[in-house]
Amino acid sequence: MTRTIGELAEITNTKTVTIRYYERIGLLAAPPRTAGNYRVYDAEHVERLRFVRRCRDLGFTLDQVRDLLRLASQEHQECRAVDRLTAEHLAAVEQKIDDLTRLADRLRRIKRRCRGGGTIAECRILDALSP
Amino acid sequence: MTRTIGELAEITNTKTVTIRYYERIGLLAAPPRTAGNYRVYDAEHVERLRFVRRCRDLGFTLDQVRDLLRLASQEHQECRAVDRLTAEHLAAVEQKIDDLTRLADRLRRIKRRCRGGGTIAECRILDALSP
DNA sequence: CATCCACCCTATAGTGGCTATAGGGTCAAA
DNA sequence: TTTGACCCTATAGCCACTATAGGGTGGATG
Repeated sequence: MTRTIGELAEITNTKTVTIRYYERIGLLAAPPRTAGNYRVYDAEHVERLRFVRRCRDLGFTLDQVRDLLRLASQEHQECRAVDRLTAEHLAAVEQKIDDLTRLADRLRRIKRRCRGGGTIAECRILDALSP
Repeated sequence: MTRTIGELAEITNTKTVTIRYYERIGLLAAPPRTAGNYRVYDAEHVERLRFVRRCRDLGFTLDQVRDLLRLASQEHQECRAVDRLTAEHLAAVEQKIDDLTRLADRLRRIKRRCRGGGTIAECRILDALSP
């Protein structure tokens, strides 16, 4: 069962340009070509791209995905590195949530100052932005 | 009271390259120069850059900052636009927090699968990534 | 068999918000 | 006068794509 890039794009919910981009940066192996120079993908390509997309959905960077792909191919290594990568990423996400929560609080406090209907000259939001 | 770009950078906690960048993209007006072609900033420049930095700290994009600067200069307009911009940004931040919270949940669930000490071949994190 | 049109190809530039680097000029103190 | 900290411009790089230009392929239809 082989597929064109467009079919691969559709079943993995990826744009064709993105697939070509992944190939160019060495994240996906270059597939064979038809006589007309079209890329031809098989089941393994599909699986690999699905893996990449799933990692991306989880917010891993492409570099982290590269690491995960490499790790996934080393069957006899310990999986500690995978766990660590996941833990680090989770910690970064939690940090970001904290930062954004604090940010939202500040924005809410600033927004509460707007009494509506006033002019720019009286705007207390702008006051808050130029202390 | 005038300042060099380095002094302005220091008191606004901005890098000099960033200040020049803001000037290039038209966010800050080009200041006058000395005979030696050094930029010379006055109190108004300081205030304007402080405003920009404060907005940036609050997560506004440079385009939004541009809008806020424009609005801030129109004293007689109603401040509704400022309020709306703030509200939109707050909503975007809240959305992002939601997204990241869901993401963190997924990552935690995935991470819990690791029993430690196993090999890559048995790694249940990787299983979760290639469904 | 010709034509259409959806698909494929490459190469290059642009996005945001800086940051880094190269290669040079200025200026005050020692 | 020389050092060294600062300033200048211009260009390229970062991430993860996205957009555009300019062309080729291939299956369905007339």
